Amino acid sequence: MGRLNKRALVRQLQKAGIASRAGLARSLGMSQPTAGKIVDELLAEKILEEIEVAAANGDGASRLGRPGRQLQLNRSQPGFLGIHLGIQETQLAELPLGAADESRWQHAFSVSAARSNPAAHWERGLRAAAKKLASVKFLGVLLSVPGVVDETSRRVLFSPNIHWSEHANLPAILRRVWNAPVLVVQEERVVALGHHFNNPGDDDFLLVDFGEGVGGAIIVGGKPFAGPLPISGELGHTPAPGNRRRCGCGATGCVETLVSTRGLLESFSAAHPKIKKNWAALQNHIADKGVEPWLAQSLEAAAVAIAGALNVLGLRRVVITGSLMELSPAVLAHLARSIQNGAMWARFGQVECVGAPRCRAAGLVAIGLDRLVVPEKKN
Amino acid sequence: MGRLNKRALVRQLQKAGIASRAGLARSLGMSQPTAGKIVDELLAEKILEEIEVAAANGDGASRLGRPGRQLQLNRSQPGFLGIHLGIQETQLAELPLGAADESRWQHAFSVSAARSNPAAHWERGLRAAAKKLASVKFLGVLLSVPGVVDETSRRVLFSPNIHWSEHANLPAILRRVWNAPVLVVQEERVVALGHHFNNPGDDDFLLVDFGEGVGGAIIVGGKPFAGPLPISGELGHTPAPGNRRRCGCGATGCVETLVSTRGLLESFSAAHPKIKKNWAALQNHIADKGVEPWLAQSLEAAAVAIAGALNVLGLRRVVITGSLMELSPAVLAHLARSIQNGAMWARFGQVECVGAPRCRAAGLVAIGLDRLVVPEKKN
DNA sequence: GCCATTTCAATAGCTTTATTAATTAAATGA
DNA sequence: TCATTTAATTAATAAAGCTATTGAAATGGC
Repeated sequence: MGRLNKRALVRQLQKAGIASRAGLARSLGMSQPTAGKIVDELLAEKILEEIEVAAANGDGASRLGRPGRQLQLNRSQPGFLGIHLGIQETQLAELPLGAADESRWQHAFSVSAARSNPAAHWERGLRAAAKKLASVKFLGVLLSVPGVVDETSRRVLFSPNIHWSEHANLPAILRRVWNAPVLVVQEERVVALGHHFNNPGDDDFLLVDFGEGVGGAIIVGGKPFAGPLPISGELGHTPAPGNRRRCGCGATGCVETLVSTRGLLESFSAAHPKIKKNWAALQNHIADKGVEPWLAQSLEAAAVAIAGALNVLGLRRVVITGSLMELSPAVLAHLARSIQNGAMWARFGQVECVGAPRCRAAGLVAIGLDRLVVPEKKN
Repeated sequence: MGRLNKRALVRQLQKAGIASRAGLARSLGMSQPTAGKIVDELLAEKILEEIEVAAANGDGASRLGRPGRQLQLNRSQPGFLGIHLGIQETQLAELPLGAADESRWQHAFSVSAARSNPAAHWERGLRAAAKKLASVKFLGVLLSVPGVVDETSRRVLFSPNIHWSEHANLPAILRRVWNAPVLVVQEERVVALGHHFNNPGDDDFLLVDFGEGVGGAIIVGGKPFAGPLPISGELGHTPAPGNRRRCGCGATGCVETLVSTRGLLESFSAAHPKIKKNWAALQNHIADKGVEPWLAQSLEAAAVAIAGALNVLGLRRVVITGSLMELSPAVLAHLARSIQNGAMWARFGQVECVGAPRCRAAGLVAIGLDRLVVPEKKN
């Protein structure tokens, strides 16, 4: 079958969750026989499965005509092994093709950076976790990492908080443990695709994730945007005029040094030297006092970078995830206003800025489906 | 024939200039019969023409084997009528499909903004110019306009220097005069495609055009990038922190107010109140004194916006066109350094910033070919 | 000048992909 | 029970592109 149609069908089924052959054909604008043949093929490959639909299928009343045989992405197969290499800990999740809820994350373990050989330590942790998993064989191992990633060569180019990952051969380690195809993906891209999965219809947005660093990812037309370089969506390392802080990346003045958790704590402590310098204190203080000047300034620096990105990309929607969502809603509101101030589209129409949770499981499944199950090119 | 292959073949021929059926098949990775059939079809449509090659075809020595029958985009047909709606004047150019040199611009006339009905005045100017043209019938009329353009609805949303174009129905006017399909395209996008045409190989870059305003256009993978909104590449209207100048767009602090010709003159005059406030004086002064602080500051504001765009888009190449190229080379060099300072890729590899002339003829032809001659969808 | 070699172009036949039209299947409701 | 409606499958057909073959037009050695 034509790769394009096969890809489209899987995407559509992923978006719809459950659908019949006829429904797929309708929504994709292809003929029923074509959809039927592709479905047969996918069933044979165990990518899809037919399900007994327990009647009353949401749409309300029982409809006329022969009921369609409902299909979904296979939930019984092992599927993918999702791994998130976090700064604090590494998490694993067994992800069937059809179910991508966040509750599947488990088996966390931590890698201390102080170790003499953190890569070997990580491998031991993975092996221990592997024993606790229900499955042994996977369609692919999908690794989400923070930092700058070359997804083609599957190498970490730069990761200020997990430096050892830059020199370790992560794909080789994973292959040794599970012997399955490995994909290495930038964390923000995973989160963006996860958001897209959970909000179908949101086909164009800039996702900005706040945490130890500040990163972005772009979804245009439902697909992740990428230029020719392995970097993209890098909002955090653009200089903010007037900012003299040193950044982990080696440069001076990066926006990230102002609005990362560490950067915010820094500013908070400078403004209030007598209050304890920790995240909880900062949260309480903001909940209490609202957006004070020290915070407003940092938010506005971020807003300039974000608005600039919107203007350049031609987008009107920003999705905020990460630590900023742990603060008072007034913070997000302030950021949203500042973005609208700099975003050119705000003068013609509406510019939206919403918060959202990080959805890594769904994002990894989306990537695995796209790149391993129905790849653009053979193999 | 398959639209995709047909499009690819026309693109390739446009890039190569002259090629044989066999050569096209080779460079596009398709079989000779397929290429041959598509060529036959395009010849029948008068889009291509066969030419007598006067031997000695560049490659040096006479090669072995039967010589290929060389093809090129039709140069004898009327082709497109390119129109550039400039701030000072409107220019026209008859553009055969195959020849896109800048020397074809002619028949300039100006529209004074003071007129009571500038649109009607423009139409009269066009009618007068039409009489002087060699052709009457065109495959399409391609209009390049500065400002924010919705290319789908062919409306000018915002044009600070040619306000009347926002309310006039430009496509209707052009249709009345020539009765041919009309495309309305943003000026910077035209220039970017023109640069791409004249520098094949440059498949990924951000073009920044300096003039009365500052605009950008993005080429990724050889194709213009566009998000869902009619704006894109808008570098000029991102706020520069600390800048209090009012912008024509209604906002305050836009980068454009610093680095447009008017903005530069403003800063120049503020720094040197005794020198005449005109472009020639500014040119001479800079040629003489180099990049003084007033200029450096403005350039750095632009550089932050440009570097931010590079980081977000994942690009490593900037092409500068427009009034900045009329200044001492030291200005471009300074800008390039500032961009490299803020561009994240500069820490991994090379970030390039080069100057180039504006090539509108080639850009318009590229757009016309892409959207009218071999469109993605029928009609 | 003749012929092997090389390259280009055209033709024939086949495969793949997807379409339309027709048929069979499975439900509802009067 | 049967008309109606929707789903799925089957059969026939069309389109696009491929491989293999054949013919055409040049070069260069002899």
